[in-house]
Amino acid sequence: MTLPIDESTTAPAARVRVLLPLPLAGAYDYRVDPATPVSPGDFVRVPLGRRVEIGVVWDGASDPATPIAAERLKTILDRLDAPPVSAVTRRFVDWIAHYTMSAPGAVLRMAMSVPAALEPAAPQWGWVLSPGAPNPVVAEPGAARLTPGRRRVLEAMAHGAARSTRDIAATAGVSSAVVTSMAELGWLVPAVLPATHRREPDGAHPGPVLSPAQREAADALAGRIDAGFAATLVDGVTGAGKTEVYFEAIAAALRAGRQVLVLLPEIAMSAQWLARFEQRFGAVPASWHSELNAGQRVRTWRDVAAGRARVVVGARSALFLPYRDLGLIVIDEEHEQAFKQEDGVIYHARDMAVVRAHLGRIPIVLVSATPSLETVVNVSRGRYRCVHLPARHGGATLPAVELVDLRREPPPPRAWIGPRLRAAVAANLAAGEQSVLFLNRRGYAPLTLCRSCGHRLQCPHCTAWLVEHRLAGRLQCHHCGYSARIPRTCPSCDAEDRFAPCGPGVERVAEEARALFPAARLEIMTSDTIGGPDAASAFVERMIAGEIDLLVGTQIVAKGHHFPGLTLVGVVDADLGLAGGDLRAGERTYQLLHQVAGRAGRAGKPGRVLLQTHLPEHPAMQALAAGDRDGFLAGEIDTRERLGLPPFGRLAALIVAGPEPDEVDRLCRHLAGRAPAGPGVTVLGPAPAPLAILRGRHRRRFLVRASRDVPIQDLIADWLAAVKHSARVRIQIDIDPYSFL
DNA sequence: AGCACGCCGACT
DNA sequence: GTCGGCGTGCTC
Repeated sequence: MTLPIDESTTAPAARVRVLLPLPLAGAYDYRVDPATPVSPGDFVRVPLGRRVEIGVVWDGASDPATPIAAERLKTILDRLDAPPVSAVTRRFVDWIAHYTMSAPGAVLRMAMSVPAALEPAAPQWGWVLSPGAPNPVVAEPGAARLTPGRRRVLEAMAHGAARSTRDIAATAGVSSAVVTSMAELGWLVPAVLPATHRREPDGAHPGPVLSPAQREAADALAGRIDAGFAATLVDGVTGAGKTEVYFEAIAAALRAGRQVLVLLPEIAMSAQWLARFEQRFGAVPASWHSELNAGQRVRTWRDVAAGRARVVVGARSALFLPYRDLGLIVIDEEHEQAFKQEDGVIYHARDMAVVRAHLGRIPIVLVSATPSLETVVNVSRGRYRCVHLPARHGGATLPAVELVDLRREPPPPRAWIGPRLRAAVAANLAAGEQSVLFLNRRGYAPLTLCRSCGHRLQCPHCTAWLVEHRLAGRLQCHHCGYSARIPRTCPSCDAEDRFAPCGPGVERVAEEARALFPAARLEIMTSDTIGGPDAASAFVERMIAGEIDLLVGTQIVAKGHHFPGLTLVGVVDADLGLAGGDLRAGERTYQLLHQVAGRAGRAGKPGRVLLQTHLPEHPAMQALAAGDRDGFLAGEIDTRERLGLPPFGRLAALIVAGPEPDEVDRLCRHLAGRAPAGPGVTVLGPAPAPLAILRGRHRRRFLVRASRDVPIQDLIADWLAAVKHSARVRIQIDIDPYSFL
């Protein structure tokens, strides 16, 4: 068959959509040069304005509502030789963008966080032995220039393969200067290093013997591999062996040749988890967190994309790595609030992981001793499965929780440790046992005021008090990072040295404890005293080695490690999380205190937990004392259902923020005037946001509550489209808000 | 996100 | 008279 000659010349040039990792409204159209054909998912370089950007060829046709004339189209420059973005990931990006009401490009940016990984890998150079180098076996020991160090290098290099400077120096026990000097002598010549691959976890590595209950649960999870989407909650108390159970699901996925993602809320505290993993699988997994350097990021990215990295453990951003063949997702401590991303694209990593699993038709396992209310409701609705693990014989015995009513048993003036807690710590120290004092508040005192004029030290950029950090000798704002030296004179009345701390922080409780128990070896553990994962594991090691008698800390002491010698936990102020009227305050308090309490006790030696509270009658406190988690959750679920709050209704927060309060209020009035109304829809606000000023921006908040059948995103989109505003005032949308700050 | 355009204050 | 502040708007 022949075509008329002009058919090919008049045919419209191929046009594709390219999504750029920028906060643009959507994908842009580009022309394709027939010489460089592209497919959806390909990374391409395209001109944008007068610069060049890397984007991804996206699916579908351009939006007919905003046609771009063919003359305006620019042409794709070239295709990058990097593994393309999978169809699942593309749909995932679109889904999140729609759900969170973010620009698709802003979501894509999270999936393109390592631009350097898209460039071809530069070969790594090392050294091989030159044929002209002296022979260390033949040469005289004192031969010219053949120092003992150089001799060891020559011996180490005898096998011939290229090795890096660092590797050679370490093997030969010399500094890198010795290696470079030998290169200058011509004894070593440059050579490309062979690609090295780290050892990967092995699904066939023998695992531990599981209890019958664990075996049954593990088999249930393993049976879901390669069997489509399924969400399963692994529910069991601390020490029930949940980790061993989901490790079996990981083993099954590895044996099926698939990749695994494990999300942890606090990757910085994961040293003990990594050690357990390595013991089970014979190698550590690839890990993904904010502390990685550029080289580690590039390498891990490429390993994940190539499918070489078999298991990735990471913080929420690991959800956006370019998995080649993801076959299982595990969310450990699924109830943790740390999974909620609060800036940029606002999303909940646990919920998005479920979406990712659904799109990829793979199983997801949610793990917790105190599952979130949302997850429990999903189980009761039959959307999620549940495997329950009973406490094990020989496992840690659950500690007895005592409520200390601070109204009846108050601590002495200007002190925070009440008589019963003081006696309990003293007795525990006398018995040679370890104790923890827990207070979820960093610093020395949450508020500092002037005794002369009553002035309170406040952050210049936020509606928040400055927190004194006495160890660091500074005042800090915990919301914006503002930090200043502690002034000697009051900024309001110039009185000298008249500042008084109000209320306790961990540093102040530690000071009190030092005075009460001078012989105890005391340490403070907060995110301030812990840098990265290494410092954290050093702390944990010292505690396990028994080098610490009394640990005073924030919630970081509760996260992800077990102290076998710890038998007493004192919660200095159990009510802290209950202030503020947050709808999840009770649930969160229960989860946190349960987790802290669970640190106490070990096999054969039950722990003791004292909760100092002004609200002993609060349902969360009662449930902690009675060990009645399910009763507490049932009450919370009932309340949410009656009020139509999540997960029985939808909730979204709009934060309107700008530098000028009048301008912000004006926009809020416009918004309020056009607020959506209708059956099942309520809009509350505008109200000053809980942090009415944050980083110098004045903030107002609307809350949108809608019944479950209302598409809340469409509702909000229509609302905002009807109200135009200058770029100085920004509207941030938080679907499913957690923190109301 | 960049990058340019554009309109008002302190300098060569 | 210009250099430069960052507010506003655009990029297929």
